[in-house]
Amino acid sequence: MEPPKRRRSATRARLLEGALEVFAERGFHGASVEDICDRAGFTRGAFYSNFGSKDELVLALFQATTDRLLEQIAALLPDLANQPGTLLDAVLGLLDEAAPDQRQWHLISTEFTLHALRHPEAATALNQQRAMFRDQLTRLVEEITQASGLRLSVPPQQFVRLVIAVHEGARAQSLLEPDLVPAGSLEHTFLPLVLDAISRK
Amino acid sequence: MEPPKRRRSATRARLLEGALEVFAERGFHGASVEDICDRAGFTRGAFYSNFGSKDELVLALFQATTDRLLEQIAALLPDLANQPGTLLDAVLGLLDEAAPDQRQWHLISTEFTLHALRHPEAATALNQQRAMFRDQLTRLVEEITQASGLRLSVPPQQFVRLVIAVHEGARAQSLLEPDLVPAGSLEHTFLPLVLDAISRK
DNA sequence: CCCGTTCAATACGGTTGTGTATCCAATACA
DNA sequence: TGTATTGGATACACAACCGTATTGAACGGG
Repeated sequence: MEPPKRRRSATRARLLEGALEVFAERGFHGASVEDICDRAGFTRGAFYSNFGSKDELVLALFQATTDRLLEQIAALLPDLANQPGTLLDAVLGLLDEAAPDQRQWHLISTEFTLHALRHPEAATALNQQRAMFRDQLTRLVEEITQASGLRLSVPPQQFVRLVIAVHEGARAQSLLEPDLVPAGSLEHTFLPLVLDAISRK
Repeated sequence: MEPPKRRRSATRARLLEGALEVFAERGFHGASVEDICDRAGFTRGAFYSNFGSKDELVLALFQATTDRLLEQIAALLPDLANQPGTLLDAVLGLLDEAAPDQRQWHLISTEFTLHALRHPEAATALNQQRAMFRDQLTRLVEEITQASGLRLSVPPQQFVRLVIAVHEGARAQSLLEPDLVPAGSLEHTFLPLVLDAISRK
């Protein structure tokens, strides 16, 4: 056993992990507090000892996953910036490897997005997170373009927004029709054209 | 009053309309049968006289909105194919004008997509609808390219998939940050580049 | 005008989910 | 080792929602 100093954080973590899975499976409203507790191996007593309500858990889960994601990115950035390959390989690689489970991530991510579209307070939080995410990508783009002596005729922020839009739109199609649209196919066939059109030596 | 032959279809219609609104506001699971009935001005008795369950209503609503959308498109196609402007204006115009309320459409459309990602039966239905939708767009692309003597170096189906991906991804960003990303901005700045790159005279 | 049918309203029972209050075990500390 | 505290389990009260059974009113046909 780990030094059993305070088990509180451990149960919180397990509850959050359980919530992540259950939310992915049944959606935010479709998952009951009991479902989450069952998945985590606790009873509702443990839940209400750690969170005030399901909404509060959702907020905490959003923060936790957000932090995790940004950490992952920070860890991956140096590798991708320096080592091999083209700019698009780096950017798309970052998008792919930032989240381990594409399907689960897409499910809860869109769930959060829908939630944000309905609750302005959640929207500001989500927008902040997405802004930081875009900033990371923008940094990557800027570093690689400078290193390889490229000039973009379009602000990198705009380009990053496009990449994200394509990535998210394409991911939806890939998840709906896995064999008709292999993951990454749309990105890899069309984004090079865009990049080519907006980059000058 | 209209010939009061059978009021059944009228209440069904009002229930469906109410469901559309309430689903957009609170999501599929978040909306109770009573919510829908309240919105439509009925009681649950009317509901269960017309539908067997909420799931059944969802299916019916999906079919109704789907049919409506395809009708709209069929009506708009001739205009866009012949009259003015460029290919992208036609395609993007179709995407924009097919749905009257972009926000509501995006909300319930995403809701359906999530539902489909979790329920394979729903996925096949959704994929069929999306295939028909893409076919319409593909027809439009083919007609305009032929009429203007263009040749695409990429199958039009692929191009249509890209346009849809960009459109959906961009729409999410526009709805989250309306003033940072005006509707249609990403599409109109980047898609011309793609089209230019894949079209030959 | 009367009778049968249709369809929505009302009334009811049962289930599910939430939140709180209480209990009990394990750990920390003296 | 005894005691206090922490944290999760159990028990309970209550509200929301669902689905059905029954009622009653409007309409349609004769």
